[in-house]
Amino acid sequence: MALNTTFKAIADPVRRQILEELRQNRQSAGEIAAHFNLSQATVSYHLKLLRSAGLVTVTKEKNYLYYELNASVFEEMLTWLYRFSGKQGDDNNDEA
Amino acid sequence: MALNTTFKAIADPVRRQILEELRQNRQSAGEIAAHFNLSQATVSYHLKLLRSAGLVTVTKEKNYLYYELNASVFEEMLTWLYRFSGKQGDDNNDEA
DNA sequence: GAAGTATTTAGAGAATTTTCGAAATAGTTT
DNA sequence: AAACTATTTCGAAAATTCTCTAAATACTTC
Repeated sequence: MALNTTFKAIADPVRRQILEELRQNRQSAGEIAAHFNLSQATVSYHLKLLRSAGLVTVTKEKNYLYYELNASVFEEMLTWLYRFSGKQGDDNNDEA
Repeated sequence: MALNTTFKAIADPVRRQILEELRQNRQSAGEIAAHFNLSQATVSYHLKLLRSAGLVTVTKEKNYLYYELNASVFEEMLTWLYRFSGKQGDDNNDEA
């Protein structure tokens, strides 16, 4: 359920690029949008998906919305993937 | 480029379930299809995407095509994700 | 409180993805 | 080689995702 949303969120190249941007430091929606050749509305749409996947969190300051990474959700994906990497990890099969 | 194909491949729940199935043991296309409420053609389509993402390999035997996991490609995804997991991994920024 | 700035939401079109049934391919068995 | 089995490919419909412009929200500053 949650994992599905998360994997879908990360499947889009624009959204992965946004995550890369945020890896450096938190940024406002406008700053993020400035890195792309897309409308502000489109970037906002991508940010919404990242938010609902839990990959980023938002904090309001003045009239800016600052986005930053939320590391813990990445770890869920890592856990899921790790079981396939030949390391013969735990056998939990939930939530494919 | 390759990473994009791989992340897209893993974004679909049917395909993730196929990977789960293959984690137990290799299976023919028909065996895989039997686990789903989908036509053989549809499962074949998903298998093609998994194949072109490099997540599975195929070997022919009699007139069966056996699919099995290819662990190494999972590791590429793990590497990409790991950098976001708070562990402050390497700084390589290629191929978002 | 009016004007301005930052951002999201709404509505709609374009593009991509998923699905199916039918036909094609390829190998096997008799 | 004819009939059978396993699987893929084709063509098209349905569903989902991505994008845009325009309008709405919400906060700040003058």
